[in-house]
Amino acid sequence: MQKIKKKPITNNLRKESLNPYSCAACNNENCLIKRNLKSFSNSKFTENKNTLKCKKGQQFIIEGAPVNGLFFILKGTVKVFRTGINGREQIVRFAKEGEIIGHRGFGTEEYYSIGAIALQDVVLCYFSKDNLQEALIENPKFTYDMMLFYANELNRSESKVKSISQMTVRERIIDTLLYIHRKFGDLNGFLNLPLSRKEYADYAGTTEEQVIRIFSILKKEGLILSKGKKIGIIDIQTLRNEINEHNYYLDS
DNA sequence: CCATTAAATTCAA
DNA sequence: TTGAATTTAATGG
Repeated sequence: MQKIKKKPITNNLRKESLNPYSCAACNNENCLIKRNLKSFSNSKFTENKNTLKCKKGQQFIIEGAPVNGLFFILKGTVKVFRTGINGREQIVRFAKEGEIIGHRGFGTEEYYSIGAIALQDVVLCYFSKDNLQEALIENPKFTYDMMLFYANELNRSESKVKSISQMTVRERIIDTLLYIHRKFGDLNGFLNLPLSRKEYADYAGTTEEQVIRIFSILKKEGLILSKGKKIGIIDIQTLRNEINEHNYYLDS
């Protein structure tokens, strides 16, 4: 069965002079810039951004490249990874609309230690270092929001270290499923982010075969279901319990 | 880890 | 819309 999606494309472009990718036209309410839009005294900051489009599978940050600014996702999803010891890809996080990419290298680091690839067709907003610095210095609310974001990311990254080093493969895979569910939600009973088994593996720190094996066990246990690339969670509570049980020990 | 088969997705006509 | 071509999933050695 094919889904036919009708999209009204050109209904709210009043003037061609209005950039469809401008911050004013954007409706990512979770974007830090959009949320603080009214508190920027001059519009130079947002006018000076660049937008660029990436096709699915295209890499827009390469490891080792110099950092010149910061990316915000206007549309689409992205995976952020780091190349591990034997060339194995370690996915650091998945990011969606409104999120920031490349922030770790901002300010102090000169070169990216991560790479980023578009999981779908993506539109990115790019702010140069200088432009952003000016906005941060003059707008404390914006800076405060950025700080909260950094703190949050740090927290998440610390708990990921814990999970990679102390959880079993099965738990890490369940944890990954719950993370995707938490972040991207589900659509018609399936996780709203199509990922290959290899990508699950790269995030959970295991191999594709392990993921496939665990998935079919979980399927037999009636906890999840899968249809091709699409994964659906049936019994989220049991899955959560399995993780929480362990966190009790880990947290102490 | 690799090879084989089954299944799903993409592509182009 | 269809099926051929390509990619991805699943299983067993």
